[in-house]
Amino acid sequence: MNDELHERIRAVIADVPAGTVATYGDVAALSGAPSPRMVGRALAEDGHDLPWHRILRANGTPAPHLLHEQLERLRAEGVLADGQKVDLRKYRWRPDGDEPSEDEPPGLF
DNA sequence: CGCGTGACGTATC
DNA sequence: AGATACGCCACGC
Repeated sequence: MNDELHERIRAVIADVPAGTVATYGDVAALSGAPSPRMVGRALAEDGHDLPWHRILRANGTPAPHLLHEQLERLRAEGVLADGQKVDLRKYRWRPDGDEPSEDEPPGLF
């Protein structure tokens, strides 16, 4: 049943901690969705109970009709957005990856 | 059963 | 910045 897939997608989204964001592609990969678009559809149809505002696009921009709403919610959680884009490399959710041993060394780049 | 369309995408040109 | 190609699923005809 596809319901299981929906449940899995929702589970992954529900597993995203506050102050963190994830992309549709990430959720799709983690949930096993065949395509990131299914994630968006799953949310549009059944994401009313989920922190959908933590799900952004690959470039860090949320959906157009929810852009403002989403940014407001994210801001409330500590995720600041620059006009419309969010720093994915900074707020991107990492599955249990508390490993500050890489990524951005201070002063570099 | 096939086809067209929509849906909160992504990557590439 | 825009347009295009690809992908998967649900719905209506």
